[in-house]
Amino acid sequence: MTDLLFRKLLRRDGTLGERERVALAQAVSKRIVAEADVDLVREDEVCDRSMLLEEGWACRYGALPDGRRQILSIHVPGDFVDLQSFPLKRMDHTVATLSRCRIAIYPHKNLLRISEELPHLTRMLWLMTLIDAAILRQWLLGLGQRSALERTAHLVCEIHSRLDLVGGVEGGGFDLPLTQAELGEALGISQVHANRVVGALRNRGLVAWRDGRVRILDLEGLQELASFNPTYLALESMER
Amino acid sequence: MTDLLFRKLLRRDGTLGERERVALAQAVSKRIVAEADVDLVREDEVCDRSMLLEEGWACRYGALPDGRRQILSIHVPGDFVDLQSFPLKRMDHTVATLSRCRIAIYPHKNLLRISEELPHLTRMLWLMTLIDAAILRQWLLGLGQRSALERTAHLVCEIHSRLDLVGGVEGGGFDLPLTQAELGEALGISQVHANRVVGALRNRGLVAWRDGRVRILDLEGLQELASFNPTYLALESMER
DNA sequence: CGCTGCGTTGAGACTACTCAATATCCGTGG
DNA sequence: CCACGGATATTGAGTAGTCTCAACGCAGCG
Repeated sequence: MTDLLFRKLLRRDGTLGERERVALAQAVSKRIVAEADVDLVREDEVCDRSMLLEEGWACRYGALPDGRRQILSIHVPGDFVDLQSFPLKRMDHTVATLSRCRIAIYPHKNLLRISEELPHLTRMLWLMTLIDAAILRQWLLGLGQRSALERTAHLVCEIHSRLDLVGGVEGGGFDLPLTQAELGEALGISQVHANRVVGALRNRGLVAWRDGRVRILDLEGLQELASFNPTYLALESMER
Repeated sequence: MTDLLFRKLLRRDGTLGERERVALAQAVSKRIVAEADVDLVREDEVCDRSMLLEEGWACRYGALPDGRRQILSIHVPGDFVDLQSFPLKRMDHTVATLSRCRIAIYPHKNLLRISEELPHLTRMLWLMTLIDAAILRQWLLGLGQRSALERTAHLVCEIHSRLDLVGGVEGGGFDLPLTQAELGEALGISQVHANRVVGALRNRGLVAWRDGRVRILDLEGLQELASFNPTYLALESMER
């Protein structure tokens, strides 16, 4: 489990070697467990460490002064939740847990050493932040151009793909610990509308979604509805 | 003018030296001029070079199979429009010019050399892509939570700030070569609604906006309406 | 001089919102 | 054991924001 990140990187680029594996493993200063619904880092804070999600669910969100919130991304095990704070330092958004999480801490001084000594690994870390950005762009495209129903279908498709990579899909379904209020915050719609949209996906026979568990009944139908094209997840260089 | 990028980086980090300046200058293989409304790189293409915008306006956009388009970012001189293609290679979106542009080409093999030899400069390039991502998050927050009017005001504030950095603001105003149809594609609203929203900003006495030129009449009012907080642009380490 | 592209305006329709009520489930304390 | 409160999901009704369709004005240009 502790090599989750290395295995994820290796899947994209088989030329990473023992040296990189060890450097990553040694860059972890400690591991922590956080309860559900806890802010891990807040907007405007200046960071000296980054966090890798090893178990559980997390998200990032931004907020307006009047309290409106937007979930900006959802994270599954193997994701760096705030790697951007290594070069960028000051947070422009908040990172929070959605469930109980196990998290590995990478102090920036250790990442700095990697960036000085292992350019190839550094580019792979850079790449991780770029995949994040590609996902952001896809969400942006959805919020701007897809209907609420299409967006919801797209989110299900995306989470399904990303989770499948780390073995989080079982029996055509997966846990998704989001309340409908949070789902609304991710999709840019109200809680009430989120409820109706989930109901619509159910009525169309596309998903069964109950008690925080999503079961996909018709993946093709869902992808068709969502115009889902997984290219942006940059899964392509996966050999297996 | 050719040191636009170096000067921009220097503003964030004064420790860059002559070695970095020269490396950046030598990494340019050539400069090109592109006409307005030309696609510079298209979605799904695999790239072996990145482009720095030196003069003019460009944007990135994503599209759905049925033709709906979403402008994902707007670029001003000094911006790398597709630096992410260095580590990521395959484009997940299209880059297009909005006006006639002068562009410097950085072949990836030259960027690779920089990433092998100049870790500090590499982190600064990484940083550039992270600021892009922070801007994306702010757009996402806007599309999800801000009204069309607030989003429009926010876009004006953002472009104003970014342009001001490179000396593109004169007399409290700036050129913004977007048609209202394109503005709608950036804001996730229809062309007709874009027109009405611009009219509303005018009626409130916030901006004068005519013939592709925006004059800001009430910057504070605009920022207040937009809940604009420029932190995300990461301008902070600018000394002057 | 008649395109064509862009901006503007009106009217009616639709999506998603707010407010409000009700239903479930669950944990806690009496 | 049951009553209660809190969190979540569901449903209804009326409203606000935005959309589509359509028409028109204006300017630049071949």
